[in-house]
Amino acid sequence: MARKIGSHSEITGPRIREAALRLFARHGFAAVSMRQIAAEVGVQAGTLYLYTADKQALLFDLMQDHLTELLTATSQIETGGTPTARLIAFARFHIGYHLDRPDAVFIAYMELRNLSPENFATIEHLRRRYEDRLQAILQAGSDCGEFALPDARMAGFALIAMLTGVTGWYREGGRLSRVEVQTLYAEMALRAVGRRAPD
Amino acid sequence: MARKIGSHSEITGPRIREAALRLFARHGFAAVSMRQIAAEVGVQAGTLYLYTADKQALLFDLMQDHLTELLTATSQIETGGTPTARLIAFARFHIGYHLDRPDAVFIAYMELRNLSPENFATIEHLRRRYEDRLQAILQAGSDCGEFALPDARMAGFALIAMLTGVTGWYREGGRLSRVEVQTLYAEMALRAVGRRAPD
DNA sequence: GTCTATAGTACGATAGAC
DNA sequence: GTCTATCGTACTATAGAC
Repeated sequence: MARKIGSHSEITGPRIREAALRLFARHGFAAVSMRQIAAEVGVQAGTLYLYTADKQALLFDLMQDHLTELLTATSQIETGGTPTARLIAFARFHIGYHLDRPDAVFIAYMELRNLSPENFATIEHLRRRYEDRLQAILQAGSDCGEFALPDARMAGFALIAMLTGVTGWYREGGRLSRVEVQTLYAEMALRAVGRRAPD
Repeated sequence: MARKIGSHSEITGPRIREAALRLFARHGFAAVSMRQIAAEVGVQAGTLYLYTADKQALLFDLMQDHLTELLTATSQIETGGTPTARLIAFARFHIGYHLDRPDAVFIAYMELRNLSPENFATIEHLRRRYEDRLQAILQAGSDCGEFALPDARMAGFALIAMLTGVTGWYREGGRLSRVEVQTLYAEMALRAVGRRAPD
């Protein structure tokens, strides 16, 4: 990966972010040095500071972009339908989206404590907006009697944790296909909220 | 917290471990320095090495002790009964035990990547033994038709993630009591595996 | 058993050459 | 736009005084 002197700003920026995402996910933000990131990209450490104000900003940007894109993508599946249909769609979307971006998901859930207070507040707000979309589905289902929920808010936390947990064990090419996992988890989610999956 | 020269080996050791547990959970293993731990205890950094070979051993011992105690405690609730009763007991135990030890739980799930390969293998084996106890309950329930499970192994992963997620949002003195949370989660777990909670 | 002091290394970030 | 070089600081771990 020897590199020559020259102008590569259009590709170096994204490459820095990709390397940081991978390294932060693998070893943790605090355990990764700017020198490691630079080595992965093939530039010197000082060069990184042309593309980020400091290490903290690099982490924040990765998390903010991930959550912003997540919210944008979620908007597309948020259209009407019964609470049951919406919950199925949410579960399938959540699993598919998260399995496609294991590193970004891992960082967004694990590196919150390495954010500055201001950055933490921003990220938490974005995450809250995402979780609220599931809460809204559960509340609607509870209100119309389609779901049997003693506590919609708690059920939301439980479902998010259950669905996100897929990223901890699923391996591409394993015993279960992605579609099978999506189907089985959606079914468990429906059962957990007191609604049998329509089949 | 000023301290004088003298002999305190019997209390310094545990205090170091308590401080390390709290700091690792709060800021992450890689982000905490030996100096910080020493300052929290009220000794100098060099003193820590009378009680631990190095920083890595400190982390490993905390995780190993937590999981060993978890397995010991689990053995007590593993006695017979129907799969339904056993799953309820497991869910209630898991939540109660984890809510009592938020720092140890957090570290055991978050700092795996900061373990050396050998230490990682040991810890993973212990965790696997714990998860197998839930898998055994689910498999038994599936075999005798008490649970409707397309895939007992996947359901085990889903339930563990759901139950452990409680530590992420539950606050003592909040809207829901610990017993209420235990009851509601056990109910969701039973529903998720295709068995209605007996009531 | 704890301290002070320090060796040896690595870090984040910056300055200035090319 | 990237490099080399470096400043100032912090780290893990150890040695030896008390």
